[in-house]
Amino acid sequence: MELNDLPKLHSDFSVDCVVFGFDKGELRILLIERAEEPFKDFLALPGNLVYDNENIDQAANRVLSELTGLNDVYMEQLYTFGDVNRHPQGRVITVAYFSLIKVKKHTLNPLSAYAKKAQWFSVADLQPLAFDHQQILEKAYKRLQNKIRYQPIGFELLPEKFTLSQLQQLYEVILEKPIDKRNFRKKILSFGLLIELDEKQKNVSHRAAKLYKFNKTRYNNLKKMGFSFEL
Amino acid sequence: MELNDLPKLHSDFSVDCVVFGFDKGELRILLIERAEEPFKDFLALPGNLVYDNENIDQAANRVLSELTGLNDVYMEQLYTFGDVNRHPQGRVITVAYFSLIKVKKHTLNPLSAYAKKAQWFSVADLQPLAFDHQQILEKAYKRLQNKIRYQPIGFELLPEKFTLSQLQQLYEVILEKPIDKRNFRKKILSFGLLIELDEKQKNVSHRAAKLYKFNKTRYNNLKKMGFSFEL
DNA sequence: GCAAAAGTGTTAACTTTACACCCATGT
DNA sequence: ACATGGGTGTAAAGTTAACACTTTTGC
Repeated sequence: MELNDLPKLHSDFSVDCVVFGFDKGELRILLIERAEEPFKDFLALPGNLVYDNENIDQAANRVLSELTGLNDVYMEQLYTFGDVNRHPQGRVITVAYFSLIKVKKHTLNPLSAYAKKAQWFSVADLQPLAFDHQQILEKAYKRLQNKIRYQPIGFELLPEKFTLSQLQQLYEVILEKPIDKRNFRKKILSFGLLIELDEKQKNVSHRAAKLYKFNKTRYNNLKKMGFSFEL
Repeated sequence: MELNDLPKLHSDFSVDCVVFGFDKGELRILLIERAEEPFKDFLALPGNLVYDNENIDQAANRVLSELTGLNDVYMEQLYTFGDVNRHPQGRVITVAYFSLIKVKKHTLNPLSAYAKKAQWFSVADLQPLAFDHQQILEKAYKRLQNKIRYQPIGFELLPEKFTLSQLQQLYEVILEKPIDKRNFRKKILSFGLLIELDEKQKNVSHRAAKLYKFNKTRYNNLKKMGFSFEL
């Protein structure tokens, strides 16, 4: 791996972000509509080239921040896609990132010229995406399905305060299967990771549910001591 | 093949392979000793630049094949490392791959000029590695520890025919904890994924153990039907 | 015959699953 | 008063964990 022979090059690397959100009982993903060729008018994952002087993780955070105005977000590297022909105009290797955000907490900002405004789309029925972004999304979705079973990341998708039913519905939608209400509550409360608030839902036309929040500090402590979350 | 013989590059990305093996009761990793600066004489992961006209997965397979002469090997993408300063001579983003092989099945071949012969080293006590390869190895090791619990990949590290004790020892070494013999056997046999052979160990100075082999076909079938391996 | 590892079963503790009714609130 | 979702416990089935002695083989 000697560099001496390498042409000096700015990047043919990009990052693409798969940003999941959860709203109105549906899993959503943040997409832009491309304003330029190739794939003009197609939906695409928000992504951008990596600067010469920035780490990939930084690039992912920057791109996401440029999109959503937000920084304090669950984010991790997902997978790198580098098939020779994945980009019609030349070779671009892209490092995909995976991120979970609270939809309500963010306002979506206008983007640079290459894209129209970012918007939320339901993952369930989606038109074809640009490039190999369909494939990237599938990988991300599988990661989400896997990860949510053994890490408490579901909370990243819910508002700060949520009801147990909202949490259950989130799991049902992501795992694509129904869950028994009593068993779910028993299990999730048994971890001792939820703080029961002195507060209830408002303006609902049925018995108002208690609100909870996730005790992240406690989770971090337990994790250090070898505790493992598993649904 | 020397690096100077490589086709012209327009990209500074490489693949690095973390190749695990298991031998004499120890988890091992395949490393080369670098013959050139930077990090001359350091141990390093086998890696190489990705050709312009090959997919990353292909590159990883090629590099591994150039090293070991072997192709039919468990291999998956691990993680991409791209910190600005990870390579002292410029920016190189590297896609790390993770591979498990049967040590005995392969003869290690001489390499290109930039490296001396590849050799197996015990993962347990290792001198410092070149570049950020220590970090890559750690990530790979964690992946292995995780993955072995819910996918039957341990068999990739054992000879075709193995005893239950060898299998158990493999798990104990990788998971770094003792396992109860009777419970282990009960569990592992309960999957119905092992074929009991009409054959026993030879030349051991104690009762010879039965040999088994992994029933990969059956695993693939079961997997399609939603079966999940979990130790 | 002894050293070394192979092979084998039972029980108690715990976890998971299945399942149905009353409660609180808004209209 | 009714429609909507909130909230709650128990028992049976299944899984995991703890545990010790006999067998086979080579020397």
